[in-house]
Amino acid sequence: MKKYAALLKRTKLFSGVGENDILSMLHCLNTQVREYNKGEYAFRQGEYIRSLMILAVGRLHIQKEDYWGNLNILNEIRPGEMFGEAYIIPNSGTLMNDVVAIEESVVLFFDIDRILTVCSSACPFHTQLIKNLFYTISDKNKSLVQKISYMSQRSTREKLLSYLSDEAKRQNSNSFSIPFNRQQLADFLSVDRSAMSNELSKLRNEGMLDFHKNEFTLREL
Amino acid sequence: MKKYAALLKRTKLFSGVGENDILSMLHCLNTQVREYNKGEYAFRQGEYIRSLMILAVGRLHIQKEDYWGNLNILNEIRPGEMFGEAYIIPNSGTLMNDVVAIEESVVLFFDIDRILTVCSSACPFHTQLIKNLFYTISDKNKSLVQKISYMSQRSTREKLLSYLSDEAKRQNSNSFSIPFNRQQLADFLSVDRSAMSNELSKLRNEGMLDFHKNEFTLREL
DNA sequence: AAAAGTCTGTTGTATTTACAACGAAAGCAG
DNA sequence: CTGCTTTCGTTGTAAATACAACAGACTTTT
Repeated sequence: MKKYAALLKRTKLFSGVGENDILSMLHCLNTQVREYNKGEYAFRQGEYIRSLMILAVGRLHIQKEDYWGNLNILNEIRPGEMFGEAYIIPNSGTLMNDVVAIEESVVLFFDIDRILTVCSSACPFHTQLIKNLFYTISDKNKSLVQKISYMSQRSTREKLLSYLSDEAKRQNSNSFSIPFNRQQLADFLSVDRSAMSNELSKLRNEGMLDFHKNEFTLREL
Repeated sequence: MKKYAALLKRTKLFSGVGENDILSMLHCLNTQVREYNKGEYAFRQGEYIRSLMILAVGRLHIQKEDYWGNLNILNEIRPGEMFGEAYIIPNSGTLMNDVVAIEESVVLFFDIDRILTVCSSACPFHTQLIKNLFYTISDKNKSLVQKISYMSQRSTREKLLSYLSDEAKRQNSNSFSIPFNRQQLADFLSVDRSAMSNELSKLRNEGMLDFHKNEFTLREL
């Protein structure tokens, strides 16, 4: 378990907690370790989850098969990332997705009830952990809501403008850089890359914005 | 404050807590009450939020104006609903949206630090509150992720199939009813209603599914 | 420096979607 | 029952998108 303390120290969940304290908390949280071979399913649709998980080593895909058997990859989990935080509500249905190891992987399991129930005196960092958990989920929530606000725009143009508008606000400048290349931006907004490139060119021709690589500038009309 | 206890008892956040205990907790949480006139802004883009809010009376719109001034309504808040839970992360930027009262409204403010920091002994229901908060956000998270998984499908047909597929899974039957009428479903999936109706008819003609009003049945191929 | 590979913008075409309009069916009120 | 309103499916047309293909710019490798 000790070998994971350094990794955990850098995760959002254990942020602000020292390695020694993490070690004692791991015990308090009844932490389990499981390894998965490449291709192995960590969870299947329909299972109940009672833990919060952090991927220590490897890579996982959150994916879904529809009624007619079509596969759809929803998300890729990388080391240090937490997952399962949306599926531990009691009496509220089962996992809707499959979780598959696409590399040999190691997953840490934390008992959710031990996280949320403060043990009377043992863990001075328990309150910190709860705050971290809350902040992490809250932050994810915020990202999801924003993403939906872009995706719910009907046209590629509107999706681009709402995203770029928000980035300008967030970075507090009408000139800013984005953390995506074109393909990643297209995937993020759920549009076709070439159609998006085309639309960006139109917007530039119309004088609404300018860009070089990942640097964008919004113009007044 | 007493007059709000009955309302709060029915909210997700205070679920499982009796009215008398809610009253003592309201004090412990340093609850503030603010009223807004119709049309008044409760919050503006760029502000910092340090509280969790529950709407007691009225109706609010979460909305956004882009760089060029176009208005966009993201969400409508009704009495008993919590909001702001995604915007109270310390040091992580400001509010990206405006919150406007579209009717005369009353909002309750709860100090977020007092919720997350367990007061040594005073509140026996504090742990319950933390769990409720976690479950609420977690549940919202889950809904958001699912919605994104539908919206990220490229065509109306795929959006429909992924949503209906999930509902069949969730209700554990290939026959099920949905909580939307056609317009609401179209809004939820971010597609045009008439195009969606058209696509549903095609799917029925192709023998993939059947429907009468809000009752759907998925067919094997 | 040459070669191989990646990223981006552009174009043409087939497909899909948005929009407006309308009639039938269902639900509701007087 | 009658008239009014809402919901739903259908259709035609204009607009937008997906897809495939390709060329130039830029990177990385050899």
